Amino acid sequence: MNKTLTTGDIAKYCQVNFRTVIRWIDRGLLKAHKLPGRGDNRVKPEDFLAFLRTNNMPVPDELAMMSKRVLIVEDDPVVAKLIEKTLQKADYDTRIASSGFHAGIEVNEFSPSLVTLDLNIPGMGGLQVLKYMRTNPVLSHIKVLVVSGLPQEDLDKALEYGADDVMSKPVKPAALLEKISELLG
Amino acid sequence: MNKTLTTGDIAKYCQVNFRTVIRWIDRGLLKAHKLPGRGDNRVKPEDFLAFLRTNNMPVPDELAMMSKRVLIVEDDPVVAKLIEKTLQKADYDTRIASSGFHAGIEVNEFSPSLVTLDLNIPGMGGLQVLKYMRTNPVLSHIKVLVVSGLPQEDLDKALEYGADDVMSKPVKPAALLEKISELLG
DNA sequence: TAATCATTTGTCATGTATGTCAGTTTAGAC
DNA sequence: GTCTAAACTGACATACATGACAAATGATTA
Repeated sequence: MNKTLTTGDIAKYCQVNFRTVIRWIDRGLLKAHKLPGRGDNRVKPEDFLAFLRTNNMPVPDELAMMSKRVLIVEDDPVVAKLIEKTLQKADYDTRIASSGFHAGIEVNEFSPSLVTLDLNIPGMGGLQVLKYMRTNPVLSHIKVLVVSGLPQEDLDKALEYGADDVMSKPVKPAALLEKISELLG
Repeated sequence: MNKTLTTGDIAKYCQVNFRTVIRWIDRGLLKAHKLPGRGDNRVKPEDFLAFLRTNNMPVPDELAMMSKRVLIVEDDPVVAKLIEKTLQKADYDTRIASSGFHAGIEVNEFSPSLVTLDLNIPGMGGLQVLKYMRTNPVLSHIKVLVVSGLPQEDLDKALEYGADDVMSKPVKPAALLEKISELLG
């Protein structure tokens, strides 16, 4: 499913009238762009997925693969690889970002449904990333699991900033998987 | 990508039927010229970009380099606004990013052809942004103009890292515009 | 519980853009 | 020069947008 979606497609997925879909778009609830001729709306799959998630709507099977994407934001390549292996064994689609900037790129390009976030990425940017994700409506539906070696008070701060959950390093694979499936389920 | 585009190319980019593209051309919505034989349409990349922009349609990555968009990566809102005003007067399309993560998002979403980069941004050193942009083939075509108040040795370092040019703060609007048009021209 | 109001969604009819198919032609590659 | 993939056209079917109005939903109050 890499095709852009029409209002009709989305109407079928959501089992509503396509008129309603158009209204969602008009109201800015669902991101779309228009074709020049009649003004047909086209929706990118990732935007549709974001819409479904923000509204707690069921994700159709064709898009389910996209909802098992996890972005690993982690400075240390060893830890990153460890997390990646763990997740891939559990059939997750993963990508690694090693800096705040890289994370920004991947969040957009990869459209993960969950991000594991190290607070220690270069420039003390972990909290910045979290803060931005929580204030940007386009990204606010993405679950954030903070994974950090910092003391408890920093983890608490992360929770204040809007992290969905926190884990302290070193992480145990089983516990990590459990937490992630809990957050995504 | 300096090649003229066929209707098929554009159909793929816009994810519509090529028949529709031909109709856009016939209706004068999209500028094109015809080949003598069968009347094949050829579209110049800049005309296609203009078409996409006037219709608020997403710009494919491959064409991002042709646009007149500038992303201002700058921590200080006063400086950012100053740069933005200067560029907008010169008819550039601009956006501001205030952190490394934010910059990553905007680089993807906005598809700028040039980035003005402050080295002092939070969340990630400007140099790391630069480094990443220069090692990622998808982003390497984007021009980077470093604008910083740091001493000359840091600017030299930025050039080593692959900045297309550097300017020290405070920047004079005229000089900034000249440099940017030089880089994009 | 029932009545009210505000908001959202569904329905219908109409005009129009887009998709599809078949058949033809040519541009580009070898 | 030959061949194939891709572009053009025309006709037709499909699907989308719009506006107006009806129906459903949900919250509030009596």
